[in-house]
Amino acid sequence: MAKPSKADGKKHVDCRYCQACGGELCAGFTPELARIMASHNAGGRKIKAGDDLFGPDAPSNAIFSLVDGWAFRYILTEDGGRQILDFALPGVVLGLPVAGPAHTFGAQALTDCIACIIPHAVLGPLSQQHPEIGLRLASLISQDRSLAFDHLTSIGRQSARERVAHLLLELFIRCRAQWPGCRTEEMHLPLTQEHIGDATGLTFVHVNRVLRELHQEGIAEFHYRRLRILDPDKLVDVAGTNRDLAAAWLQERPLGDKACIAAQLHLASHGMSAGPGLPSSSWKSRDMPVSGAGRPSR
Amino acid sequence: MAKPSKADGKKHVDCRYCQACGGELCAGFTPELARIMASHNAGGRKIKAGDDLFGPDAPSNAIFSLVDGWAFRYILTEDGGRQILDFALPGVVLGLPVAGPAHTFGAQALTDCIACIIPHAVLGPLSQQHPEIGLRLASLISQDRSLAFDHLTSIGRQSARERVAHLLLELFIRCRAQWPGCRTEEMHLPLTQEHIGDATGLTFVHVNRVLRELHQEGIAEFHYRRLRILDPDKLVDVAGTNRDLAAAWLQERPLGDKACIAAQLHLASHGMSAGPGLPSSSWKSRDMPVSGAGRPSR
DNA sequence: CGGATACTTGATGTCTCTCAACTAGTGTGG
DNA sequence: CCACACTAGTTGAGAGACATCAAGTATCCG
Repeated sequence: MAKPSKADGKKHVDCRYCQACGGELCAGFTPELARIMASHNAGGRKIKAGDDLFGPDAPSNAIFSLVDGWAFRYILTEDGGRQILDFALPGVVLGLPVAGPAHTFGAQALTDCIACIIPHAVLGPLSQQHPEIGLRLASLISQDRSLAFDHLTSIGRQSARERVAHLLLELFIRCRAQWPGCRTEEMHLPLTQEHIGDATGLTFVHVNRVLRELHQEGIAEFHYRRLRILDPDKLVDVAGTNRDLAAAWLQERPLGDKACIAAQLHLASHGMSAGPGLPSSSWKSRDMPVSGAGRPSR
Repeated sequence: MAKPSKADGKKHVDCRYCQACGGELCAGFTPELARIMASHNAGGRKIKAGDDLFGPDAPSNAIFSLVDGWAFRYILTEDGGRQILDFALPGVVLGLPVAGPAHTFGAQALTDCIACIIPHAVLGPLSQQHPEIGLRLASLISQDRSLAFDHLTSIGRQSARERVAHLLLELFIRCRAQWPGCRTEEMHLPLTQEHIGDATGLTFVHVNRVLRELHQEGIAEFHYRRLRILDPDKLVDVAGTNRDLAAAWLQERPLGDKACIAAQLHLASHGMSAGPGLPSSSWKSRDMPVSGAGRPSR
C-alpha cells in the first residue's frame, strides 16, 4: 500500500496504491484529477506512533490525508485533561482548512502512519479549475461533523456502559467498512483504555470496570489492543445506536434497521463477506498496515 | 431585514437586506453571484417558534440559511432524551448536504424564524460554474465542526458549573459578534433552562442549581430568557475557555489572550463599541429580530 | 529477563440525577 | 386591566453513577 512511486527517495505517494483514494479525498475523481492531486502532494510523510501529525497550536496550512495507520484528534483542556474528538482510520482527511489561522485541536498517531500532505495554498487555485474539489471537501468535513454530533449525543446523554459500547461498535463498523476483506469478529484496535476514557469522557479506571462488565456478560471483550465482539446483537442494543448513525458510519451504505447491523456482524463472524472477498491472507496486511504496534502478535 | 423583494406575494428574500449575507453563505461573493444565489432561493420560509425547520428523519435536500431568528439542532435518543448539538443565530447555514440521504439531526426554531432555502439539486451545477461556493460550504461546515468539537470537550471534560458558564459565554460572544451594535451586558437569550440542560448534558434541575450559584457569586444571571453578565472576567475564568476557541467563535477576529475577551465584554458594558456603532435605538430591533417571543417585554 | 507501560481491583467520596412538591412568571381571553 | 391556565423555574431529600486515591498484577518490548 502507498508504495512510493518510482524512486524510493522521491517523496510522492503513488495514488494508484493509496488506500485513501478508495473512499475519501480522491474517490470518484477522474484519473487525470487524481494525478493532479498527487502532483500537489507535498510528500508522503511518515509519522511514528505517539507523535503528533500536527499539534493543537500548529498553523492550519495543509491537508493531511491519512494513507496508512491510525490516528486521533484531540483537544487539551486547561486543567491538563484531554478530550479525544474522533479516531481516524486510513482514508480519513485530517487538517482540513478551518476558519481561523490555526487548528484548535491536534492530531496524534496511534500507530506508525503515512500521511499525504497537500498545502492549503494550492487548494484555492486547484478548486477554481476543478470545482468538484470544494464539494468533496465539504462532504468530508460534513462526515466529521456527523461523527462529532454522534459523539456529542453519546457523551451527553448515555451512561458509561452505553458510551463505551457505542465507541467499540463505531470503531468495529468503521473498520469493517474500511477493510471489507476482514471477516472476523476479532480485530486489532490500537487503543489503550485511557484512549477510550478520553474519547468517552470517562476515567480509564471506570472504563476498565465497564469493560469487565461487558466481558462478563458475554457482549464484547477488549484487552491489550484486541477487540472481540462476542454478541453483536447485545452490543448494538447496549450501544443504543440507531440505524441512521450506523448508516452514516458505513458511508453511503444505508442499512434497513438495527437488525441489519447485527446481520453484518454475523456475516463477519461466519466468514460470509458481502462483497467480493479478498484472499484470507490479505486481511492481515490490510488490517494491521504498517506499524510494529499494528501487528496481531509476535 | 429580509424584506421581500418587490411583491409581498413573491417569496424571494432580497439578499440586499439579508442579515445572513453579512457573515456567511454569500459573504464575499460578487454582487452577481449573490444575485444568482438569490435567484435559486426557493423561498423565504417563515417558521414559527417551536416548529421544526426540518425533522430528524427529513430528507436532506436543501440548504436552510437562517435569515432571522434563533434555532437549534438536536438529536433525539432512543430512550426519549434530547441532545442539543448547537444553537443557530441569524446567518448560520443549517441543513447542509450530508453524506447520507437524510440528516441524523433535526433543527427547531427557538423564535419565529425566516429561512432562505436553496435546494441541493442546484448546488452541483452552480458550484461547477462558481467554484468558490464549494469552498464556502466547506468553510461553513468546518465552523460547525469546530463548535461541535468545542462542545464535545466541554461536555466530556468539564463540571456542570463549567459547562453552563461555557455555554453562556459562547452564546454571549456569538451574539455580540452577530450584532456589533448591541452594547449592553444584558441580552435576550430565547432559551429555557431545559434547553441549557439538553445542550450541556445536564438535567434542567441541576442547571437551575448551577445558575443560582453563578448568580449568588455575582458572575452571571439567567432568568426567564434574559442573560446578564455580571462579571466577565470571572465568567471567562469559570468557563475555562482558551483564547483559540473564543477566537473561533468570533470568526476571523482572533483575540490576543483571555484578557481580551474580558476586555470585549467590558467595552460592551461601558458602551464603547469597537466598530462603527449603530444608533442605540437599532440594537433592539436587531437583537430581537422577529418573534413575539423575541420581544424584551410588553 | 527486566523495566516500562497498561491493566485491575478495592475503598471511599462527591457530583449529578431522580422524584416530588411548590412558586413565579407569561400570555390569553374576558 | 384582571383572572386564569400554563409553562418555566425553584427547592429539598435521597439514591446512584462515576471519580479519586492507592496498591497491586499482567503484558509488552527491548
